[in-house]
Order: sequence, then C-alpha cells, then structure tokens
Amino acid sequence: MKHWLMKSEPEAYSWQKLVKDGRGMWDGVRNHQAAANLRAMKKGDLAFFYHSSTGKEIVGICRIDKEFYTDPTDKTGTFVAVDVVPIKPLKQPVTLAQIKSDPSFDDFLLVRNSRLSVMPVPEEHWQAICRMGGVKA
DNA sequence: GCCAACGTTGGC
DNA sequence: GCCAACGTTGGC
Repeated sequence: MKHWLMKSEPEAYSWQKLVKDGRGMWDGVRNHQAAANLRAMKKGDLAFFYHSSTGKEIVGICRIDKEFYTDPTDKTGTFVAVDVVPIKPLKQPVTLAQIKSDPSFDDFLLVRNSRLSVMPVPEEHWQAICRMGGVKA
C-alpha cells in the first residue's frame, strides 16, 4: 500500500467538510505531476490531508475509495479525480514549520516543491508524521 | 499583500 | 524550438 499527501485550501475544501460529507471527490487538479500521482493511487491507499495557506498543517488521514476517473470539472478531459473517505484526524496537527525544522524531512516534496498539491509520502516520513501527530501509522 | 517558484501561452 | 510575458500557487 502506498501513502500520499493531498493539499487543499481549507476555504475551498476543508478536512471538516470531508468528515461532514463522509466522502469527497478530489477534483480540480490541473498540474500534470499531481495528476500522475492521482493516477498512481490504488483503492485502499492512505493519504494525509494537508491544509495549505491558512492552515499549513497536516490535519487528518483519508483513504482512496475510488481510483482515478476523468475529472468532471475538466472540459478538456485531460485531468483526473479520485474519491476519498476520511479515516481519522491527527490527535495533534503536524505543521509545516515542524516538518521544515526537522532535517530528516529535507528531501520531502512538501518542503522541496511547495507548489505540488498531490505527492507520494515515503514510508519513513509517513511513520514519523504519524508519530508526531499522535496516531498509529 | 508580496513575491518566489513554477507552469503555460504565444510571438518570433 | 526558444523565451518573454503572464497567471497561479502557496509560504512568508
């Protein structure tokens, strides 16, 4: 099973909204690198839910519930969406500042490429962030 | 609110 | 095919 991180501005689509809805369509990705990651997701993979801009912290864990399909919001039919379901919040959100201050995350795409909205999370980083967030990996 | 990083577009 | 101009994202 692979691990991922997906960014959303809480004003646009928040963790709280996903929990309330019980399920969410991850659409609107318009970047090819991010889209390639969406295509690589398998049902059952887990992903961190990251609040960008006003949050700048990882707030929860969700599961990929439906593998990629054509993004209905993309008229050109180029980009794809996936469906996610919320699993659990982190007991303690893990902030970008925390991650940046730890040198073991220097190679993490969240730090390296701040503009990428969907990215893979290496196993060691997944474990470390779960530990920091107070949840079992 | 600013700006750096990055992607895309369009003129040549 | 290059590159300048422009738009967007997201951290600060």
